[in-house]
Amino acid sequence: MTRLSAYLLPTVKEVPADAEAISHRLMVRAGLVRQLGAGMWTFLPAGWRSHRKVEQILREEIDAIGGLEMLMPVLQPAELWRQTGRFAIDELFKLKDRKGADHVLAMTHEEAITYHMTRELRSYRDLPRILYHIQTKERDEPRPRAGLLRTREFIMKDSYSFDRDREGLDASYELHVKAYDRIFDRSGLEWYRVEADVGMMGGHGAHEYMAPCAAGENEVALSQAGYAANVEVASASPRRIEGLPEPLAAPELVETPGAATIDSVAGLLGVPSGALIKAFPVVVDGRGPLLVITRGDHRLNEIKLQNALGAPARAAHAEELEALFRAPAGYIGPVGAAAPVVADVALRGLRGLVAGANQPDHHLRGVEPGRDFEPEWADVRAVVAGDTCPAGSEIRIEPAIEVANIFKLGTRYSEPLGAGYLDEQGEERLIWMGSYGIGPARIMAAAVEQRADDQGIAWPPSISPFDVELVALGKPGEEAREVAERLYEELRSGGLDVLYDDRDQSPGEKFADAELLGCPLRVTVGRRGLETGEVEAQVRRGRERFSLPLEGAAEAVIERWRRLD
RNA sequence: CGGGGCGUGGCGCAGCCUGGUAGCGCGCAGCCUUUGGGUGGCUGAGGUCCCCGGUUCGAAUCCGGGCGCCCCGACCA
Repeated sequence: MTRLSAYLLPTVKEVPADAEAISHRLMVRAGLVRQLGAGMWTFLPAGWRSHRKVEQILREEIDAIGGLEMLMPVLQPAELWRQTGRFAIDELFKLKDRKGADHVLAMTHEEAITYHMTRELRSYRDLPRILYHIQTKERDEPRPRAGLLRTREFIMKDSYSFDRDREGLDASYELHVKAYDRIFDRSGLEWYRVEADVGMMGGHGAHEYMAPCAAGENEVALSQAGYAANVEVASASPRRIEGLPEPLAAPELVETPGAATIDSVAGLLGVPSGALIKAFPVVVDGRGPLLVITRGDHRLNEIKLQNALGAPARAAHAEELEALFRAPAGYIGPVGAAAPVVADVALRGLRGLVAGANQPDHHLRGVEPGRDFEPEWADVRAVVAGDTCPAGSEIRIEPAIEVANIFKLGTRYSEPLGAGYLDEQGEERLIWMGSYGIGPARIMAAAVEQRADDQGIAWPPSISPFDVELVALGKPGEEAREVAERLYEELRSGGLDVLYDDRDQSPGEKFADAELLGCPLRVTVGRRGLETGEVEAQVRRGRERFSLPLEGAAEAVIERWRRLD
C-alpha cells in the first residue's frame, strides 16, 4: 500500500543554502535521502525504491552474461590488503579489533574475491567464471561532496571475472562492456564509455562510463565522430598556431628581464603564447631529473606523463632548479639543458619557437626541436576544446559523473594472492582477472542532474520510485475520492507502481509535491474533470497534459506508460 | 593538505560587531475557512543558543581550546 497519507515522503521547501549540486538539493527536497554525517547518507523509502530499481537492472544484465550473485563482508583482515600492497592507501579505512588485530573496511573487493577464488577455482575446467555482489563500500574520502555524488559509504555492484588467459579476459571484458551498455541504456541516462586511466587498481586497460552533467567531477573529451575519453588520458591533434614567428638559422639570445611567465614573454616579444616552449622540470622515480616541455598554450597532463614515463614524476623543487639549470623557473629551456628532454608531440615540426635560455632574464628565439636539441617525443599534454580527434572531428570537453568503471586487472591480484589453476597439460598458471564496478546511487544522482527542471525531478521511467502518482482532489467522501480509489486499484492490478496522494492537502501542495518527486506520469482526479467524465494526466518530462475518458482510464494510463521515455 | 564559511525550537534564518527579556518565516497541534497550482484567520506547543574552559555581577554575544558540517582548490577506484 502506498497511500501518501500513510507513507514517509518528507518533502521540504528549503534546503541549506550551501547545497550546490542539483541532485543534492532535489533529492533532499523530494524526501528521498537524508544526511547522517559527512559523506554518509540515508535512503528514505522512496529513495530506496529507486535504488532498488537500479539494482534490479544490474542484476538482470549481469545475470544475463552469466554472472553469479554472492555476498562478501565489508570488514576484512588487514593481512589480505598487505599482500596486495594496498594497505597503505589513504582512502582505506583501518581499524583494530579488541585483540588489537588490524582490519580494514573494504573500499572494493578484489582481495576478498581473489582470496576465495584462489581456493575454489583450481582447474581450467573451473574457468571462466563471473562472480558479483551488491555491497557497501567504505572510503575515507578526503572530501565528500555534492550529496550522493561522492560519499564515504556507498553501495556498489562489483563483478569480477576469472579467466585462463589474456584472450579469456578480453572476452569477459567484452561481455561486461555489452552488459554495461545495456544497463545505461535501460537506466535512461545520457552516457559515454570513455577510455580511462587504470589508477590505483593497476592492470592493463580500463574504461569508464560517464554521464555528462554540471555537477560532474570528471572531464571527458568528446567529438561528433564518436571520440570519447577521460581528459586524464585523452589524446588529440592540436590546433595550429596562428602568427608563428619566422624561423632563424640558429637560436638567438634575447633579453627578457622580469618576464617569467608565458603571457609576459609572449607579450614582450609580440608572439602568440603557442610560439613558446613551456618547461616543466621534474624528478622521476628511479630515473632522476628530466625536463618536460610542451607548447606554451598547452598544459602538461601529469597522468599522461606518468604513463609515458612508466614511473611517477614530481615537480622539481626550486633548489633543484638552481642546481641543475642555473636558472629560476620561467627561464629554463631545452637548449643546452642539463637534463634529458621529453617533448610533447605537439611541438614536433615547429620552428621559430621561443624558449628559456637557462640563464636569468634571457630567452632564446628561433628555437627548433630536433635541430637545437634532441628530445624524446611523447604525448603528455592535456587536450583542450578545439583540438581534433583521430577521426578528424572537433573535440569538446564536458564535465561528467563517473557512473561505472571496468578494468582489465590481468594478474595484478592473482599473483600476490597466488590465484592459479592447472591447465590441460597439468601446468600451474595464473588466473587472469577483470573487475567491473557500478554505483547505483550515482546513476540516480546523474539521472536527476540530467533531467531535472524548475519544478523538480523527472525520473527516467525505469528507475523512478513509482511509475505513476495518482492525485485525488476534493474532500474525503466526495466523488473524486471514490473514483481515485477505484483507479488506484485498477492501476495497481494493471502492474504499475502507484503512489496515491490521498492526503487532505490543498491541490497546489499536491501538484508541487508530485512534480518535485518526479514520477513519470501523474494522474489527477478532481471535480472539474469528472463533470465532463474525464481524468487528467501529465507526463512529467516536458509536462505534456492530456485528458482521458473516465471509462477505460486505467488502461489508457497503462498504455501511455508503455510509451514513455 | 591549503583557503573560506557556518553551528541559535523539526527545517531555513536573524540576533553576536556594541554582553543584560531569545526572535522571524516555514513546519507542527487545535478550531474555523478554503479544495484544480504551496488558501486565509485565531489560538498554542516547542530552544542544553555544538561542547569544554576562561573573562565578567551577568555570556548566544568577548577570549582560548575542541568537535561537527558546508564550499573552493589539491586529492579521488
